[in-house]
Amino acid sequence: MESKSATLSLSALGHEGRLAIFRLLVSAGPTGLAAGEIARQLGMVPNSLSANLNILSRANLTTSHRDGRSIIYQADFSTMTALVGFLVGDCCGGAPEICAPLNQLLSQAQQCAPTPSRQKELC
Amino acid sequence: MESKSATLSLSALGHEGRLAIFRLLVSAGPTGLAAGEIARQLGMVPNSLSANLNILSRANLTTSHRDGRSIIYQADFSTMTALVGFLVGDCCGGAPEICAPLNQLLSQAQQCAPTPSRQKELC
DNA sequence: TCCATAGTTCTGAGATAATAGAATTATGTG
DNA sequence: CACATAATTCTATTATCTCAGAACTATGGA
Repeated sequence: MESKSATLSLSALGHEGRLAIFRLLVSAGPTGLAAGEIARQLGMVPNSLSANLNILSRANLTTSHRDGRSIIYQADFSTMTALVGFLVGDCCGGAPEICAPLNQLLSQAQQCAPTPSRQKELC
Repeated sequence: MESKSATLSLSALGHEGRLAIFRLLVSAGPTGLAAGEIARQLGMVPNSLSANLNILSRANLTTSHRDGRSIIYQADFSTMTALVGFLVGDCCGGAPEICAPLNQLLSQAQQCAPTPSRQKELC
């Protein structure tokens, strides 16, 4: 991940409503949630929610697909992981023995990436 | 960390210049860097840099202290860690066996928190 | 086809943030 | 004290974001 896309993701998350949406999707896991369900749980007006989902999506933080009349949104775990990795990159001024576990953790968390076939077995 | 302060930190980092500053400070480690040194390395005008350092500071992402004519800025590793923890909290819809390593990593990275006495030995 | 449901897009007013020039404060040195 | 250096604060212009009302598109069922 480079600076531009990291900035895009971070500023997308730098908004209370969008952060709440993203965290809700993260906790919902790979199954995701319909837009209406998100609106209900967070008490958001449909058009605001839609605009904010669009911003999260342009920042590659969510994916979506239509299911009948609903549109299902999911957190994009691979972007999330890449973002965290970018943020803490070169942590502690090149003392890898301290932050190595972080990198290891991040590489393991990569398995949470929303590849449909792997999601059910892993998550 | 709650939503409000996480949002503050994320929107502070959602700006290309500030993200560059923060990452430079993260890679500089607990020693930190003088404002002028940051300006030189990133090619920023002093007043813009100052404004952005102020925003990072209000978001608890940096600490600073005066050293002669210079002011030394450091990344606040404890906020960074808390922020990452908040972001990936409840990852994968309650399948802790997948994301447990992440939590472990984050708790280990806590040791990078800028407690001056521990910084030298740990980082 | 007609209607209800689910979401999205359009729009404009108000608020907030970014930028850089100029002036100001604080520190150290001759 | 006078001067240079290091950073910050002030200021005004410009650009961007936010929000909700209203209209629009897409899907499924009677």
